[in-house]
Amino acid sequence: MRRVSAPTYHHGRLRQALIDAAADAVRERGPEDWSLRDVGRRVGVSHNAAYRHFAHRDDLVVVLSELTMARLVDALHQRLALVKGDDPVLRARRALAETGRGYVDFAISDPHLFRLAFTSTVATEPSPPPERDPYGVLSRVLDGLVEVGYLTPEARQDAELTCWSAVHGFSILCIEGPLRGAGDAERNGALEQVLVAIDRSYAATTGTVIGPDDLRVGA
Amino acid sequence: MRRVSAPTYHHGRLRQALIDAAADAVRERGPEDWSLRDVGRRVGVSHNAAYRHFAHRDDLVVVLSELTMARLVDALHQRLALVKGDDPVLRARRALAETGRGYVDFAISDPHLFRLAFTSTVATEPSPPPERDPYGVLSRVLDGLVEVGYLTPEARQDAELTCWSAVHGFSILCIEGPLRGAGDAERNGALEQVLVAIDRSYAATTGTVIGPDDLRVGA
DNA sequence: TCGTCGATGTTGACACTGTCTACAAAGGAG
DNA sequence: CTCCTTTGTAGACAGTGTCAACATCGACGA
Repeated sequence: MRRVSAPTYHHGRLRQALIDAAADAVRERGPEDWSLRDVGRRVGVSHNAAYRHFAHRDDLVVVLSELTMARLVDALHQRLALVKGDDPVLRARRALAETGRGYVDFAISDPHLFRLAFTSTVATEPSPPPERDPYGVLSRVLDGLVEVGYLTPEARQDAELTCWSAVHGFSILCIEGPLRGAGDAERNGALEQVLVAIDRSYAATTGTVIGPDDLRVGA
Repeated sequence: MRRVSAPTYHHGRLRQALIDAAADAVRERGPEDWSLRDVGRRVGVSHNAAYRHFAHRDDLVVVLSELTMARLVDALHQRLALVKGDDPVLRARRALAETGRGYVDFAISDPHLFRLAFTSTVATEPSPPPERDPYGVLSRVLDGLVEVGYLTPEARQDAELTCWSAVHGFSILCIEGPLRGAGDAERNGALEQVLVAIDRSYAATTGTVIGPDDLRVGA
């Protein structure tokens, strides 16, 4: 039996501890205003210890960024699992709306790490595998809309860009824009409006008639 | 007659010179990776000289941010002045689209300052007067759409949020997202798709039929 | 005309940062 | 037990924002 937290010379799990502490630091102090040395202090280790696990501070930023993206993808999948409905078209449309809700909720619940992940100047050059990329999740949801015939193949073209722009932009609005101090009710109301606008925009290409509660998660 | 650039002890226009140099620094090195001391060096003045004009580094950031916003507002107004067309409805719709184009163009042409202006943690608490606020420009364009009957008062509600989300999100996409390396053609194509989606979304509430070139700036 | 005084710019210092190099301790392979 | 790789430490360096003390200038009242 090993004592995990025994203060031995060799920490044992330092890399993970540093990542966790860095995440805490970012959450507390924002995506820019934290230091590697302070992260070391939090873990109870000397400055420079981090350099055995990360060649540069930015490498730790990249790790945090990728981890955050992965968490976002997980959150989206969990949300998508909740979508119900007998009508496949309705279900596909709800999936798109729910993706948007999950995205914004994540951004609001962890704003500093969200910003870190999307702002990191050291943009991860090779775009991540679709499994780790929120963009990929959106792509498949949109493919689903094509399969059920709600989205024409022409409208499918660049649809990621449109949807992602709207939802990511809305998230920014909530984090650092005019909706910063807004309450949940106001914010959710506005979000539903955005989601309806997206849905309606595609509905217009197929002549679908939209009911008031179509986009709720379903029953 | 005074020699403007004579290296006297008192600079005379140091405040403005610092602002200009800081803008250059941000453009060269990004919104985070520049220093007050370097700005002093660029102007040929000691470190600390800046402290006679800005109490903190962040104060200079705020000034840069406000200046950038003002330039953005100017750019939008210039774009709006180009919108033509006899049909007032068409003109109002084109105004909305042109606002989006102007916004994205500005973001792409000055990405680092654009990001600085929207990312500054030191968010200017009192929201700026409508004259200095891109948000205000958008508001009036949307009011115009209501006046000509294209936008119902209900749809007008929160319409800023929807439009701004889409266009700002798209700008981010172009600056640091998947559209980062895209050429003008690809980017503009995608942008037009976003603009059409916005327009179509509101058109859907009034049953307007949309032609292929409706949103061009007009003739 | 001269002296004074506030505004503006300089110098030096402090604590803090990321990062480099040299050193030390731990733990596994032989 | 010995040796070597891995992991953590100590110290140093340049660079940063900021503060306090000092220097210089320009304007204004005597």
